[in-house]
Amino acid sequence: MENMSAEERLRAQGLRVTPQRRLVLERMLQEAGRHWTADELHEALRAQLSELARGTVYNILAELVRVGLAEELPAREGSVRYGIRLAPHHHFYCEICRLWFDVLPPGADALALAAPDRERFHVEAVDIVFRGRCAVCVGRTPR
Amino acid sequence: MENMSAEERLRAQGLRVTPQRRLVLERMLQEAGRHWTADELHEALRAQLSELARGTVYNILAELVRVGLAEELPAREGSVRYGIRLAPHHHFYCEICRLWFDVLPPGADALALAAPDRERFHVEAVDIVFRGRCAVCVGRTPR
DNA sequence: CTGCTTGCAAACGGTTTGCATTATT
DNA sequence: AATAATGCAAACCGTTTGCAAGCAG
Repeated sequence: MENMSAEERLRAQGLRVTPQRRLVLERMLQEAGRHWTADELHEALRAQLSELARGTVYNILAELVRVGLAEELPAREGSVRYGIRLAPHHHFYCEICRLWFDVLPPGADALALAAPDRERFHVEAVDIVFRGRCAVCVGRTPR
Repeated sequence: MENMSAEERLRAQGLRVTPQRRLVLERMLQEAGRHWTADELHEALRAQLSELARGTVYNILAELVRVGLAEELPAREGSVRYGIRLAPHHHFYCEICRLWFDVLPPGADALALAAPDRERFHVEAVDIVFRGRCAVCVGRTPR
């Protein structure tokens, strides 16, 4: 489960296995916890597969999100960032260096239950983003 | 505090008071809880001030966010949405009708304290987005 | 074989930028 | 008078789209 290969993950979701898809997913698994823009991934992978179209990376990422293998970060700052989705988690965003980190705050699960106003809202998921400064950037000032 | 005028709010933040800024802020106060794209606001306000440039609305919204009078919604779906920022709150996003709602889940405050890993992360704010179906859309299927 | 995927390049659309003009303080 | 904000239009750039060619199943 944890150690399924890229190929297995694709098949498990009923996706055709192409070299491009395998490559994207493999890299995201290798660097799990890193959050990529489509272009960063494209650049990084062209070294391994010179004929990799930028549009294809966009395509693949959208597909991976659709089937739940990847996630889009819930924030907007120029371009969308994608991360691999292994276990449920939340995010910390450093406002200085603009890096994203996966976190698992204790008590987050409880929150999903303590959801707001069940009459009006049928909650299916909860995204939490903590914002602030990472260890490296504590002490620095914004922008 | 709660009932400050648009003009007072602008001055309180050290912003010059222009007809355009007053208009934008007034409308956002009138319809507090609504979440606008820059274009929606531009369209809605051109009726009152025919000479209102689209770029100016973008400008003003960025400025309002900078000083904390407005907020950008932490999600990406085509164009950015902005809401007035009165009291701290969180959001519910209906994935069917794509409307945003302000919510105040009980227990959310506690979460800010139960923040993750104080060694690595200096948390300054917490954004929570609940996702699911609003009352109107319960029963409908996505897309 | 069939239909999904890819590569390529052009189109798209929300947002930003540059600059002359105008308004606020 | 000094400075900041506006209007306008062009530029920008991340993303999407259309279509012919290529593969996976």
